Amino acid sequence: MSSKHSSIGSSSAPAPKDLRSAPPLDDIDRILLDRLSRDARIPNNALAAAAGIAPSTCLGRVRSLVDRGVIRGFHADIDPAALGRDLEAMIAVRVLAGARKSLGALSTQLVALDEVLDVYFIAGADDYLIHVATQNSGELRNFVLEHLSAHPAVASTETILIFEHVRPRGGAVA
Amino acid sequence: MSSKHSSIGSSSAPAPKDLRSAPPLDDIDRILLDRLSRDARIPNNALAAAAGIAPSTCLGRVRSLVDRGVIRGFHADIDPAALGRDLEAMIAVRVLAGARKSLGALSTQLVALDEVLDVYFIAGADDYLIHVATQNSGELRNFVLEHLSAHPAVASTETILIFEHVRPRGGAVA
DNA sequence: ACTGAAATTATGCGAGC
DNA sequence: GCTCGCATAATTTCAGT
Repeated sequence: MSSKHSSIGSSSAPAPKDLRSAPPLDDIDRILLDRLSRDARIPNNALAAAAGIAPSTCLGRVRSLVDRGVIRGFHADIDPAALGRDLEAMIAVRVLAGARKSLGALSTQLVALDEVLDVYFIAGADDYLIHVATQNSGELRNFVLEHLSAHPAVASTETILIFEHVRPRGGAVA
Repeated sequence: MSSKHSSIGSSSAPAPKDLRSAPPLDDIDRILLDRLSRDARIPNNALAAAAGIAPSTCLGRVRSLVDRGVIRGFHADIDPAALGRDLEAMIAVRVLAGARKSLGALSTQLVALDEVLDVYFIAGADDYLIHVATQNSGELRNFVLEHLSAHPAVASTETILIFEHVRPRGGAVA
């Protein structure tokens, strides 16, 4: 994944920005990333102090990291349960061998749906893992039927309930 | 997941805060959550304007959402590839039937590791799905051997490579 | 990369609806 | 009980050094 993929997910991506011309990350960058992955709203002052640099320098570094695509964005982590989406599931999707070309279109549709939290394009017997959060089992069933089973490219689906889901650092890497 | 689980993931969780005493979310709250899930660093002014309320009111609302646990945190979304973690994988883990009690301990260990992006505790033949990002296949192999296969509670693992991963709104829900 | 000043933004309080 | 507007404090930003 060094040379970034480009097929899926064109919804809100601000343009991958090409990591090719990126200077390697130094220790200070790593501190900034670590702090920001834990708390994206830390004041620039405090962030600079934590990294041992001046606030203005810190600001420039963070801007650079965003411009280079190292930081892909800042997001609030919202509890799906608070929105009534109590039921999370992972749906393994198998695509028809002859329909692999319309595969990008399917994932583009999926990522636009509110229920969809993650789309994993994987190796193995299945082609996709779709991580979804729905209000109840009825909505989950509808999701599978309407958006997956009904799709001409989908050969089969297997729905696996998620009892619990932990995302250590909001999905970011330290 | 209305009454929240509590077994896994005690790393950086700031205390679940109990969603029970939560007033239902109104339309304004939903606008705030939608905006913040897309851009956690939007200035309070702009956020207030988007929601059609005064800045101070907006501030109070956001604080309330955080206090109630609706917003679990604010995180920078960092590209694993930029940190040299080019290789993502999903590892399906089966736990020994007799070792289900030490199951929480395993996941607690896992979420503390830098390579681990998500831990899904699932229904079905497998017990866990572990989403990891590593630098290369050697590191991935080491991860599986050292942290999973070597664990006394682990019965079997199956490693599935991820070709591409899309997280529409940083994992948050609109 | 740091220091300083100027502009922008965040916060808390009292009043009003 | 929730909202607003203003005064104050903090932060971001951009110059020069």
